[in-house]
Amino acid sequence: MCAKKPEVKPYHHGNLKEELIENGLKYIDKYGVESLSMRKLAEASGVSSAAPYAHFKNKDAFLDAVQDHITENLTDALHKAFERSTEREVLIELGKGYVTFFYENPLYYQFLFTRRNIDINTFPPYQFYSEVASVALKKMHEKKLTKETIRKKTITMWATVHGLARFALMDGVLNTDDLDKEIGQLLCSIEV
Amino acid sequence: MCAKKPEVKPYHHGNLKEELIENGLKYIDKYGVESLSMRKLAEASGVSSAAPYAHFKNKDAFLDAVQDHITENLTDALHKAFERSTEREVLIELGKGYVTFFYENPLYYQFLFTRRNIDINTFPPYQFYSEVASVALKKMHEKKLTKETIRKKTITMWATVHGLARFALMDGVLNTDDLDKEIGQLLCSIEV
DNA sequence: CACGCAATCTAATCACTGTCAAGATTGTTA
DNA sequence: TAACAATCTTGACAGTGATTAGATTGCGTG
Repeated sequence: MCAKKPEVKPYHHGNLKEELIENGLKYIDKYGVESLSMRKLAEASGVSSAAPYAHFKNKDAFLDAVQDHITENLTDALHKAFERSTEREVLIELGKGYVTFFYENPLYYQFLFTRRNIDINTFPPYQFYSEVASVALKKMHEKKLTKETIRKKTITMWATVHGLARFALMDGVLNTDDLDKEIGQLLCSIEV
Repeated sequence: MCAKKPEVKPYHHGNLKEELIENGLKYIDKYGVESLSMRKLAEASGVSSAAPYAHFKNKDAFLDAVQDHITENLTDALHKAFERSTEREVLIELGKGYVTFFYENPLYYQFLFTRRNIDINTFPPYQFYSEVASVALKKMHEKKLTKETIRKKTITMWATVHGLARFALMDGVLNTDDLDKEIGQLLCSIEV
């Protein structure tokens, strides 16, 4: 009764592309990617089921866009971890940041690493980690490391971090009461 | 011409359940789980599209069965790695076995770890690894390890192995010319 | 200002999917 | 042999990604 706001829906949405991505992020965070459908997202934005295809070639391209956003958030988290850490503990802090990011958004992990294979050379979080690790290792060892050694140490450490992120998502494996402390202790088992 | 084998299709397939699972395994190994459909599998077995539902409650239950088979294969691979290894190098050999298994069947990795969260307590490969690791660590350190230390070392090592398996699937990260050697060297970076 | 183009949207439709219900066929067991 | 349970077919439904043709609109150019 007394509908004051007819709220006549304009023909053009005006911000559809961004809204779709944002809703996609939220949906995946809540329910995972499996049950996500373009039609549901379109309806949620009050738009016809074909409208999204004006902005994305297909569902896959849309998910690519969502993936890019998550990747950005992850990279941001790593940058923040880098900035708040001392020089001596960068690598451990980056590890904590990585694990925590996925612990807080478990479904992102599945989504991010389930889609088409990530290219190491263009995946920003790994690029950033490589750079930081290279610098840190050289300082720690006073530049006495070969390139090959740096490569090996970097890979091993990051593999551990990635594996720990997985374990953090499983019930009863890690002590999540103080995840930061737990990760810190676990990463110390690796000689750098 | 001169069709000698009319090959009258019997009303009952006789081995449908097993054949579906087998074809499912092959399909996932080739194309991944995304494009797998119950109807295609049914057709491949020369059976109507609703027939599989006499054996599986729904697609999810079917994929559970496929997942169980892959898990079994992985567990077998670990057992074999265990048997062919010396006491001193069990942990490294298990790691090699784990990584190699997924390197040879890359799409299994995605499938296995993409579905509903694995329960650490009922996932045979991890159970087996825990037992082996516990025994190995105690021997190495002459029983001077606390339970908590064993837990930490086991988790870290296995996390590294799992992460390395991921890297093995990415182009240009690991040296896959001699993957066994590479994994062996990388795992040595971890103090056990 | 008006014209027209390009971006964006709708409506209608297609092939495909998971899944169910009703009924047909068969193996097995009492 | 009769009856039951397991297995399969047919036919249907709603939901999906995607395409097409055409409607609406914003915006820059003359």
